[in-house]
Amino acid sequence: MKHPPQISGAEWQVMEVLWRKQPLTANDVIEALGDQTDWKPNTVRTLLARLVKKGALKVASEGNRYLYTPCFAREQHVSDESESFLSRIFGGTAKGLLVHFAESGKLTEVDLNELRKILKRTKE
Amino acid sequence: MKHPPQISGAEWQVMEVLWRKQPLTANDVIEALGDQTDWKPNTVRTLLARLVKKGALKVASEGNRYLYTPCFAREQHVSDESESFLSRIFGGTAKGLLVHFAESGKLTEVDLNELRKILKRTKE
DNA sequence: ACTCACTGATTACAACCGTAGTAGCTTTTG
DNA sequence: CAAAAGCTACTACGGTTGTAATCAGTGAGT
Repeated sequence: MKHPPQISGAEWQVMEVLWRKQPLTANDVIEALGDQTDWKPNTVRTLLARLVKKGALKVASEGNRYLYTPCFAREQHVSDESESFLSRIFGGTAKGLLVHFAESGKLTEVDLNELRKILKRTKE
Repeated sequence: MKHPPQISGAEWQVMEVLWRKQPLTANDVIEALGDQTDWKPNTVRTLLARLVKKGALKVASEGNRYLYTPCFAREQHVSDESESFLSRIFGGTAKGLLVHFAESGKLTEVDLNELRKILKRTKE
């Protein structure tokens, strides 16, 4: 499977909208982002265009407007980003990261228990 | 405590060297990075200069050369980066992150047990 | 004293990012 | 049909990043 392209912070927010519901027109995205950001419509359009150019979104024209659809599942991007983050900061192992969160108190025993459940389920 | 400045990928590698041993001269850093990268000496000097400018390193002149020392502990940078990573990708909660890693198999039960220990130790 | 080598400082430059403005085409509307 | 409104495309601009070359000062060797 091909790697998804690198997505910047602002671009990520645009992608989130499209991962929630897809396909959408530029206007749908602009509207959805209106709540969370102060971006001008053009800003969002630029981001959409960049995402298309870098291959994160594909477009299909519907009449006189475009419909945008993600090329990759959110999960694939998450994997990639996590991977690069982990290798950059924690030498590639998830444990370092988790230890960090455990020590910083962002990780509770409740979380741990849930984790255990997930592990079990995943393993079989 | 003040926030450490944002560090880019290449800069991070420079910082790693200085977190391992400090203070060091530019040449020490250049030499240390020689193993891991193909960077020209000037590239490393530029990175050092940028890190000083953005307040991640401080310099003290020793004769005609400079000694570089990190302004912040590695842990502080790690915290900041983790925080921004978490909020960017996982909406700020550690749980999403955990689920991802658990499902991706990057996290084993052995890790879990260690985490549990750490939690216990941290809590008291 | 003069030149050479090494060091830090300045400058370069393309790609990427955040954040838009403007131009040009089309569709709707009076 | 002409004007308005909407949509995409092109352009912009300052900051960051990766990756360095060049310039200028200074200590060291001859």
